Amino acid sequence: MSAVLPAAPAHPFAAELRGATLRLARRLRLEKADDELSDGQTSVLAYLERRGAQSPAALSAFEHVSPPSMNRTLNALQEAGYVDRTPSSDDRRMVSVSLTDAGRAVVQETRRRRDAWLEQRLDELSADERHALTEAATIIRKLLEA
Amino acid sequence: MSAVLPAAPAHPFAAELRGATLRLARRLRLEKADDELSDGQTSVLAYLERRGAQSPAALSAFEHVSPPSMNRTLNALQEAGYVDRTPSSDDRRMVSVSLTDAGRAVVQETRRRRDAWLEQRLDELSADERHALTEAATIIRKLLEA
DNA sequence: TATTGTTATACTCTATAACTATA
DNA sequence: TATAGTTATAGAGTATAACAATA
Repeated sequence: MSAVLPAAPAHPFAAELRGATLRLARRLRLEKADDELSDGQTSVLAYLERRGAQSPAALSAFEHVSPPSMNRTLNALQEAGYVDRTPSSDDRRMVSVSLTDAGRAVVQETRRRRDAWLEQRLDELSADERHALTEAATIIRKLLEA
Repeated sequence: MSAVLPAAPAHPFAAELRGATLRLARRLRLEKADDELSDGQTSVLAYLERRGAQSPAALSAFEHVSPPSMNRTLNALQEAGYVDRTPSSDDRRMVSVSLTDAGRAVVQETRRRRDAWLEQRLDELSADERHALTEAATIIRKLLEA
């Protein structure tokens, strides 16, 4: 009885969740510490802060971007003083990209601004509504890991 | 006692909500009906479907993009057969941008794919968790309107 | 003269293909 | 010969400035 592509949506509210998520994300992305940074550059810095030093190949895979495009992004970030490139001593073909102190600072400031914007909106909600969003954040994280 | 910029976050879970939202949105944006369409083009089509015909100026404002950039986006969408441009008969400087049937179809197919992806993830959750996300979607919409 | 939209031009971001260095 | 990274080159997307048409 199961179908790979059901004719009717199993969870009609998925459309509501999709719309709300895309619009909130769109609004959040407007808040950043350095307006000169592109979305791609901002995202790479955030990923490095979250996961630690990475190879250019790992970054291009995560960002769904070609290796040459990531290379250009890394050139810009290095030029701006936000990342360092360190060749591996084991295998000299490999490079490790890591955040500088300035890079870490810009990531943290961007997060601070986004959170500040969000907290102002949360202030206008009831305690129950805030509680519901807290739970939702946890569930969404679980959903993404599945 | 109130401060415009509080020293400590009033709602520490804002960071969780921010992270979950940005990552879910990132994943959702990968699903689209026409891989040739850029994110900006996809977003313009969705906006036209949601709000009806709009002027180029209104679209560039909503997309936070310059009028010439929007003009180029509209050229591409018109070339692809997804939008029409109709001059106003009242004020001949003004243009109305509207979806063609093909444009409407590609918006709906993109939404269908995103919802299908999301519904598969929702299937792996409990009924309580799905209920929590339903409520969250409503609250987020309210939050964005504030 | 002001406004709406478009064209001119230049710069950034992206991609594919080719190249370098190392293994 | 294969792999990680980079460079070469070209195609979109974006911006500011200038222009055209209309009011």
